[in-house]
Amino acid sequence: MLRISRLTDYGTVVLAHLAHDNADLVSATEVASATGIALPTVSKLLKALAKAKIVSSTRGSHGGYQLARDATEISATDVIDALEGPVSITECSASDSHCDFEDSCNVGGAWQRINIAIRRTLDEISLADLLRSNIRVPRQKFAGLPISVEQKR
Amino acid sequence: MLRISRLTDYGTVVLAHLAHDNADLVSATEVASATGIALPTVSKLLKALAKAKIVSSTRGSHGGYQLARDATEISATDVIDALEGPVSITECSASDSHCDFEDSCNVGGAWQRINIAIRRTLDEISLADLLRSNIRVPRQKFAGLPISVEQKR
DNA sequence: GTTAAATAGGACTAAAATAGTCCTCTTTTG
DNA sequence: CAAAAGAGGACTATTTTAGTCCTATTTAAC
Repeated sequence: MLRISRLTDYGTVVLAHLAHDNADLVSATEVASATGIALPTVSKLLKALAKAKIVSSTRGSHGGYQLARDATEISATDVIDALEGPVSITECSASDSHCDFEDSCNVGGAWQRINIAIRRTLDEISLADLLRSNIRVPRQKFAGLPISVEQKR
Repeated sequence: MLRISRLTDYGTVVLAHLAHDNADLVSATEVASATGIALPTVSKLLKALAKAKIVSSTRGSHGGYQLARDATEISATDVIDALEGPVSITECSASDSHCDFEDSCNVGGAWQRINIAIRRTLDEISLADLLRSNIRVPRQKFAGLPISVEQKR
């Protein structure tokens, strides 16, 4: 049902904290204690976000992280790409790799088109937009929030 | 990176076959041999699709499956919902369940809004649309096609 | 009415992906 | 140079997903 991973979910919580403490440098330790997410996990997330240039990092004794740009300039796509990684990008969709197999696939292009449509949607949602819709929900129930919630059962 | 599961992927291949043999009743065995997907898997998929009313089934000796309605009337949302299941719908997003916890969640409503946007996108794509974009890609590489392919690495 | 060919439903196993932790190295400041 | 922080990556455990199989039910043909 097209859900985002729990880490991506946590990632937005972490980013929300950084957005709150705007310009300031915040250490992973501080983020961990503020959010309740385990330090190693926060650390892993921030490293990934830094690698993706979503946050900037400062090393050394008084180091920490801060948003690399304004929250309005960070899209949902940016965050998802950074945290869900391109682990299993298939050969056939990347670059000009040549196809040696004869088996035909009836729906190959389909998911790529869907993908483009979804990315377009996510591109238009910024971190700032996400923060605007603050509501209270239980922490336990928040983790792993699926991307499909309208369905009645 | 928001990918669909391999089964959903196979599901579209199975549906494509049914759409091709239009009005006719096709048995799971036939679909399996035509698509190369293992019979137990095809069977599992068709059962799920039947349960979701995307295909209709006829039991008994000369039974089989057929699309329950025109391919233009089956949306990508229908297919994904049927095959990826609502396994982990969170309590807080479903119905009027009350929230007993005090921990606040800064981004709770966010994913729901994203979800709605994505569903709106998927609602507009029909099975017929998917079949229109026939291209050849290697079977091996097709399975598990991720929904994110634009990223350059 | 019995047999054969289907689907229905669900239990179970194996494989793969994800989450989470930990260790070592580098950088910076006091 | 010691302490506090990030960088990078290896590793383990958990969870999810995929895939198979078994038993029951339905229908048609003989």
